Amino acid sequence: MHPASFRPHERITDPGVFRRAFERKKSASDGSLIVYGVENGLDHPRLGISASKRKIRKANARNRFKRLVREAFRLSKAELPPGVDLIVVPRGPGLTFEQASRSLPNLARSVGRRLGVQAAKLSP
RNA sequence: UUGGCGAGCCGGAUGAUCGCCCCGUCCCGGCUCCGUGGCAACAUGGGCCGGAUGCAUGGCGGGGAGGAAAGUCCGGACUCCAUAGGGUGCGAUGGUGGGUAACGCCCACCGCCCGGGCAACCGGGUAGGGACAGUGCCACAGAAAAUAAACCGCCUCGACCUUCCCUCGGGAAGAUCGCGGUAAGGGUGAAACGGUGAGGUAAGAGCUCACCAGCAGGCCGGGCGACCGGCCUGGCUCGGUAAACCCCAUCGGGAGCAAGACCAAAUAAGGGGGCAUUCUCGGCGUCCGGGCUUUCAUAGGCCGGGACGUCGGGUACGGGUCGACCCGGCCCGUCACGACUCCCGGGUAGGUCGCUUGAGGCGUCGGGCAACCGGCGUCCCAGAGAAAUGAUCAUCCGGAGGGGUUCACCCCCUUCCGACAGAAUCCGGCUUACAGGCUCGUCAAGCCC
RNA sequence: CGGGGCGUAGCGCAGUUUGGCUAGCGCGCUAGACUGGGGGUCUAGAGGUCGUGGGUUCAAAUCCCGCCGCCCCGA
Repeated sequence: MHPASFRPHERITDPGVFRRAFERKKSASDGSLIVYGVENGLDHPRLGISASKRKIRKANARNRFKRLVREAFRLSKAELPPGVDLIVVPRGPGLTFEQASRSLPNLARSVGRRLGVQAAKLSP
């Protein structure tokens, strides 16, 4: 198994999980992303993306946002806190891959600290 | 060669490293069998038995966005519901012929308008049926805005006054008023009831005539047709607006893949309100009382009557349905925990199918001015879920700028840019967005022969 | 997938039905007067591509078509 993959079990599709994450009210953000977090009781992080039509109007731009966030997630998985569900919300359109890959791990670790989860140990 | 316009087409390429979605395959058949998720349907992995055995968060193989996938503006396919027809209404369309499954789309042609040209003609545009079926509207200005009328003006006649002339009877000119005639002239306006010339007249007028413009009717010729060309006749003449109401012709049943089918689960007879019930016929049963007959009397028999129950029919009424209304048809109900209906409340978005082979793509030949059609060959090409086709790098390609030498091209280096935009049942169109490039036609300018 | 509505001055609206009259009303804004000053009142004034592009008409905010933006409803 390649570490930098993105399998279905790492994806959040259940609306209930989204609702729990928003109600937990633990988030971190910067100029391009907002990340909500909630404990999931698993040994790996999971990713959910909520890109609303209000934030990003064009359908293809929404697709692009989600692709870039997924790409950043799988490439930086080793740096992310385990056992946390991450919900990513856009600030607006026009995200670049560079921004996403820089912001996501930082924000995820920040959310992890707020939840009291130990940061991921560097790969054994 | 460059630029403009029109039509058609393409809409980055190759490779490397990570990564995503779907399908097939890694055995086949059977089984109240088992694990995982789920209440279950189901999904996924395994077990056992019989016929030749590694790893399944995997291996191998195949496929994976668009010309607009978009807006959802038309037309169909498909599915369910309805179907008995007629009238009215509603909506859409509107030159002719063709194409098509169909269209409000496309093609060709006709008429009209605009531009160019002496003209023939060329280019562009065009929601283009009917204004003698009817109704309405046409502000301001103007006398008048639509069967015409008559403000100023012009003219005849009459009354009265003034001046002049005079052979004293009158005559001429002018002013005012009145009965009439007239539409030549007048300014306005988007638009003014034909134009020019001659005759004619008190003044005028298509009042008459000639030519021109227009309209109507008839005939001839051409065209499938819209229509075009010509001749004759007529009264002389009739505004615009139907993207105002309207009339005519043609078309249209309703919903939409959350259609719909099967399975699983859940909710079930929840609460409140609305609403109307006629008359009659026949059969059967029970009861009541009457008449006749028999008898001493009852019982019995016959006759017709009433009440109730039940079954069936007619009629009326009420409700539903047939798209909106009417006629008409069909269904249900007739004294009731019923039919129908309204409001509130409650439960459901789980699985499998529908689901992608189609008015299909490509090539080629033939028909047609074209849209398009036909024959033959060949190919199978996303189908999942709030939803997959991406990221990074390199090289190339195209465009723009700067530099290396420069009059310039070529060559080299470097920087930036490569749009609009994401399938959700599927097709045909329309509309809108779009960096750049290619091909053809046409026009203009420059250069060469 | 299907249906409905709105867009007019900085803000909130009328006018659109039946085309022409002047595109109007309130709040706000500017200037002046009253007051010692503020507030308030009065007077005067400015401010409009009528969402946008076409078309019909002599004439369009109004009629017709295309497009843009916003809001709402049903399955």
